[in-house]
Amino acid sequence: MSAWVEKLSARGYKITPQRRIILEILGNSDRHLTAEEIGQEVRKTEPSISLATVYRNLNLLADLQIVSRLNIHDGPVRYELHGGHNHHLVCMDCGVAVKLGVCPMQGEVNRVAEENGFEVSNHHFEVLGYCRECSLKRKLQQANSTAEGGTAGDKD
Amino acid sequence: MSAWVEKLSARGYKITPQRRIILEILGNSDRHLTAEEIGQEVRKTEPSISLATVYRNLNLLADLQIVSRLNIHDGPVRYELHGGHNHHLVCMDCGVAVKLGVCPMQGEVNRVAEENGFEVSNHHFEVLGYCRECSLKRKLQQANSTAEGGTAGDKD
DNA sequence: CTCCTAATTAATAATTATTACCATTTAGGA
DNA sequence: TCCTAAATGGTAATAATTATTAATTAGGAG
Ligand SMILES: [Mn+2]
Ligand SMILES: [Mn+2]
Ligand SMILES: [Zn+2]
Ligand SMILES: [Zn+2]
Repeated sequence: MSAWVEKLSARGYKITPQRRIILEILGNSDRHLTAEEIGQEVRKTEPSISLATVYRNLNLLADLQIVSRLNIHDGPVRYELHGGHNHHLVCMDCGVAVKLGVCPMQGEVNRVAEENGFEVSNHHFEVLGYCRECSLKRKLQQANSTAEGGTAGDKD
Repeated sequence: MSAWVEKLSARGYKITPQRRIILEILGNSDRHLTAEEIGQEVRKTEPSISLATVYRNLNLLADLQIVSRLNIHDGPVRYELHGGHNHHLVCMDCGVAVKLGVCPMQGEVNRVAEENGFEVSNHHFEVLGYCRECSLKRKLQQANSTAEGGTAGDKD
């Protein structure tokens, strides 16, 4: 059986259909999905599943390291199957995540931590931007809207 | 005058007392502060300043790279004066941030990005944990509560 | 210095993301 | 087959942030 069945059972958690579905969806996706997206997908199979259940389970599964969280600035948390420890190039538009083979959590960094008596418990490294497709899309859109008047409003 | 006056004026933004106060507070703090914390501090000087104004300005100032955001997982966004580009050891308890002299956004990473036609626009690298003081505090607290029964609930 | 207006503000409503609650159902071991 | 802790669905509640809007103000033109 899949490793996750083990991990759950071993600690007294039950194997429910909703957990199966959630994990299946994550397994079939090559993107990081938001809880909301997972909810929508889930409801295609089993419309009665509550979004609260999705959140509840994503939290549990993350605690057990069965899925992992990705914290995009400018947007809700995204989830994927936990495939070992790694970092990503994340598209801020569509959510695809290209795996990086690199982890910056090494020598230099650990040294500074020790020097400061800092107890490291976690780290994030994410590169944000736009995947090939979305990057292209945006450039076209911008080309479109090149004739607007603008004094000084707020933009990014 | 401070560089930020320049940056704002240059683009037609006004120098308001609330902006002065917000930036002064950030200038006097060695911690990353949340919008809420800044709001409280701000109201000590000028009780009428709205929290919406704090948020509005932090967003503007971040866009102009006058302040920078720090996205702690498990907690609201924190802000500091933008002091060049750098990353931190961030205490998840009290929010102090020890500057790291290292940025992982280099060769290896950029290469992967290029290979994938990925348009990089930003990155995050943060090491989370507990500063010396808070780390100690927690160890004491845990030592205290070492006699609780627990079957299988959810913990982290 | 006085006016004018776009920028900004305070106050508050609205949204978004996530968690808490609770009555009911269910997984899975005895 | 029963029993019970675990889980669920539905929904209310909370936390964080953004939107709206009428009133105020910074700062340049005259
Ligand atoms: Mn890493
Ligand atoms: Mn960097
Ligand atoms: Zn994309
Ligand atoms: Zn601390």
